[in-house]
Amino acid sequence: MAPRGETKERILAKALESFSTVGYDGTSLDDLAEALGIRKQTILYHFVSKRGLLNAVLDDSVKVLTESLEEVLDASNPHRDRIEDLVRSVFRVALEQPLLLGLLREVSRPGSPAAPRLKNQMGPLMERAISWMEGEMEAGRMRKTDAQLVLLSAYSTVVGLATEIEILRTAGVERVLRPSAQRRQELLHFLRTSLTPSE
Amino acid sequence: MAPRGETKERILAKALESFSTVGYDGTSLDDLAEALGIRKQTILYHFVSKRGLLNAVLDDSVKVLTESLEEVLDASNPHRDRIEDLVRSVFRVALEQPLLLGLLREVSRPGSPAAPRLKNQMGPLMERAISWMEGEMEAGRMRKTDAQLVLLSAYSTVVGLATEIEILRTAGVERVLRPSAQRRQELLHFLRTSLTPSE
DNA sequence: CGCTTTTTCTACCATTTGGTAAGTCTTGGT
DNA sequence: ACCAAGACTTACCAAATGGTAGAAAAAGCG
Repeated sequence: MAPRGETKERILAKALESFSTVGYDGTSLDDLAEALGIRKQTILYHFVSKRGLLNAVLDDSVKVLTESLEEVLDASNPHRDRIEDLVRSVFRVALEQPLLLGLLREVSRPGSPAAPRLKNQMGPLMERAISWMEGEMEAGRMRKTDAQLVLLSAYSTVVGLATEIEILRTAGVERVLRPSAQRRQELLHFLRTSLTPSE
Repeated sequence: MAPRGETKERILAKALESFSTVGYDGTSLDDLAEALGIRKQTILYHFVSKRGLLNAVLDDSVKVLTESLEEVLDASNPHRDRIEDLVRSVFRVALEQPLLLGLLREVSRPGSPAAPRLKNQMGPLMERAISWMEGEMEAGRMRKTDAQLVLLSAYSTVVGLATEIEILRTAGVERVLRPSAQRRQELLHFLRTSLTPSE
């Protein structure tokens, strides 16, 4: 019927939507299929099991996030404000694909079946970010603190803000764009004041 | 058998634990009952339905949190650092009962069945905090920004940090106590720098 | 003790769930 | 035209799920 891997993509998209809102356990394959105008077995054909579907969705999301971040970390122009770039990049993802961070939030919960997989996936990226920060600290361009701590803190803040955006959006609450800009400013301010060495 | 409402308390405790780790949908009444050495119908006797159980657990948790916070907001000694008191208080709750904030995180997800209830429960507290902040802004003791925004931001940061603590703890990761102190400092720093008017 | 009320249990049930088996239909290559 | 591989479906199933009905203890009380 569908010549290309079109249905597979559609399933992934809807699954992301469902997982990040009603959660993994709250998502039934039947409902998912019905929402797609498809039979449940089609889903199980493309992804072996429900768990397999979750893994696929997760891999996809992590890939998008990683690419978006690596682009910034890679950037060879050494003089730009890397922190601002990072924040801007993450917020762009959060605004364009809030569901993605919603999935992270869902999956990073203690007791989540996919938590270890997420850890493996994000591991390299985290390590790289940490070693970069440590390098900056050594060079005196960043205040010396526990890099991992700062990273985790920033991460949770961003995800928290992003999911809040989504919550507000689903709740039909008014403006979303302007506040998010403000939040970016706040987060930036936060990171700068807690990272810049000159006190 | 149990003369007082002892079993009811036990059910509530285990339910909180289960809801905040494996989630609402991930919790089955049978498993819950088995973990308590009890039959499922006993649970349904005390709380009419699974949803009723969730509501009860939620009400309990919100009550604890509210009391802990109101104590600070009420504090009549006007010269203490209120922000530090707040942060300290919240972190105490997060450390002593991390499951409680885990529940908040679970329940405040978009699409959660208990989200509206949570909103109603927390509403008054939020409004009070906001009006307090606005008062401080008027008096020039706090930089003028969107109070609601700051509150939501701080809230998500705290819950994020708290759930991270729990994640680390379940992952068996080393030290927890010392880092949490550092985090409290960081959060404090964050709030101060983004709230104090003197720039 | 006897009676009532509260608490807990056994026995079922309808529905939903993820998953298996095996078929049908479509498409592309030769 | 034929056939093999891919894509999607119908038919089913065993287990788990939240919930109902009613019996059986247990506790409180005169």
